[in-house]
Amino acid sequence: MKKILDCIAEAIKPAFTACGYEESFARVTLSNRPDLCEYQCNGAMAAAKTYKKKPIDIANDVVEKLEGNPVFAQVSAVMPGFINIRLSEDYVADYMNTMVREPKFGLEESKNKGTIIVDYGGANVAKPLHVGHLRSAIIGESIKRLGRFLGYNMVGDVHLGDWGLQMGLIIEELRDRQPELVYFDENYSGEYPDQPPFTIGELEDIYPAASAKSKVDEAFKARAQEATFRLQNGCEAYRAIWRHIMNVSLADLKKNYANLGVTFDLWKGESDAQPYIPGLMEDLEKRGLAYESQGALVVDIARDTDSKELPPCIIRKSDGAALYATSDLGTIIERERDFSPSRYIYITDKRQELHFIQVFRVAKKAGYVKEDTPMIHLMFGTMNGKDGKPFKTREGGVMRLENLVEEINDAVYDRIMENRTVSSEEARKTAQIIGLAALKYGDLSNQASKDYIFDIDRFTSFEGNTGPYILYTIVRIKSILSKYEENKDAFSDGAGILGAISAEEKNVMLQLAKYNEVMESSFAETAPHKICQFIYELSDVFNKFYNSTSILKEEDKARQASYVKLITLVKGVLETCIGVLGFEAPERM
RNA sequence: GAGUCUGUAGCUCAGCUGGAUAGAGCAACGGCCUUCUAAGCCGUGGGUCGGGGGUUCGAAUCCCUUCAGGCUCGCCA
Repeated sequence: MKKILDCIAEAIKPAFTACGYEESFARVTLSNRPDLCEYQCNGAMAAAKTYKKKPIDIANDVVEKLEGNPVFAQVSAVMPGFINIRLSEDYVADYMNTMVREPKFGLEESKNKGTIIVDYGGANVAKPLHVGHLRSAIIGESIKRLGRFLGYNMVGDVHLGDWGLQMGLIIEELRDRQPELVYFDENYSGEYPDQPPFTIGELEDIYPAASAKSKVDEAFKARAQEATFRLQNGCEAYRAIWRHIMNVSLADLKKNYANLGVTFDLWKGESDAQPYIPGLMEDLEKRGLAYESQGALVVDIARDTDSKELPPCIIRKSDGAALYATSDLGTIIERERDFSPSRYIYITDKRQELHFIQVFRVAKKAGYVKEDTPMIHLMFGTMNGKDGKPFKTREGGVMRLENLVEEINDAVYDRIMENRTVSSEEARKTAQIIGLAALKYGDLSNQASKDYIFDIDRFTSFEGNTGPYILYTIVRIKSILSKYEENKDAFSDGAGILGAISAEEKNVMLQLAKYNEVMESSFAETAPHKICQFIYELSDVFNKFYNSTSILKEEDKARQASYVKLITLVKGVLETCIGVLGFEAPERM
């Protein structure tokens, strides 16, 4: 269905043209003075220049033509030339009833449903997830869900870091710990074992130990680099270890992501790009796009329009090895082959901005990706602690994701137990649901590209603009609805949503009417925080309505049925939105 | 040094494709639960939108300049 702003614009266009003004001036926006009106049109002021007339005269002309129009309750011209608009109660109620009837509450699916690759997560194999991975996972998941809801074929790829030096480090640390393993026997020629020589717990211990060792032990570091090189060049024994690392680590990663409600369609990694790399280098070199510079193979990406000369993209190091950009380009070639996406969205830390500028430009310059295919780098800022510095544990170490989640869940659990008398088992379950909402909403409600302060105390306090506030609103509605259902025999069904009879009720409707616009622009701008803002405002107007109007005590049964339909719509929209954001509401809290 | 992002209430953040009196939440203070979940609602106080210029009918928003901070700047990912 049409957006409410467009509907209003349609309604006033004839008035503009009837007076001889371009209909493009009939643009309507939300009012920024809710005390004066609901919507406004500033077209008269814009048109003043074109027609060399006073804005207020134009506004008066238009307003005159709109008198008696059933869409409006009030239209007035105000100095210097604002056209202030209030919608009629019936018109708004009609809009609500249409929302109720239409699938997805009237959200129109995108017409060109292409495939969109969302590259997020970015976990490294064999390294535990830490808070640094949180933002990519949470933001990416919401973008993927939102796009899918809008009708795109969204393909989420975790794009694992599974091919770098950390593999060599693990192999060498494993050799030091268990030199007797067959993988390290140069003369061994049989099959390698199916069972991994380590558990996930051991693996998580091996990597940090190896990493620390490599910083103080030059010989060890050299061995790790050698092992990495041999792995990448097909050493069977090391490939066998690599597969074990992958299997053990992947199972753990999947579990951890699942706990966050994050799922991927593809579990590809840098290793999957390797087969494309030799051909990629050859192609770029043969076509003269890449050339040797200081021993490395590079592609120029600078453009005249740049405000600063950008360094070329390095495709091959002087020692012959491929690197990050190469592997991302290889991945692009594979994605083009498998999906020919209509759009790419990468979600990473903003420190990688230059890297993606380089990769995108090479991909376009070489024609691997069509010139008009959008390649978006949605970059996010650093998650800082209360001191404004990158988030750490109280002890100053890196906070593991699962510990963070646990900490939040515990805080929520305490909160539930102090307030309500539910079984501790139910409280545990509910705490998980609420905790996840607190965590995700806390992140998503901020503009992604900015750094943000991650304050556990604030997130677990659950007042004001927080995930739990949204959930609480939904739970309140559920509670009313279930009580209404219990006594349904006594109530009439009514016709539909009636025109509002209070300001609180109308405000709920007007807020609901923004829904399709918000969803669309949120995706177009890859800005989930707009959805957060929308549902916060919706919850806010609902709670005001809730406080002003007793629904179950309403004696006019048609009116009551209308209320019930309205709050059912509120619940539906809220649940849809939080579903897109990646969390859900409990039955009680 | 160059590029880039950020600077809005004590704190955390919206608003930025120009519109009327700059909004929330937290914190502070004062009200509202025998009545649909008080994780809520109502009210009070709190801001020269970092500073300075400019563009115009009109600027937190656009341009210039300046200050402060973050990040990046060819062989890490």
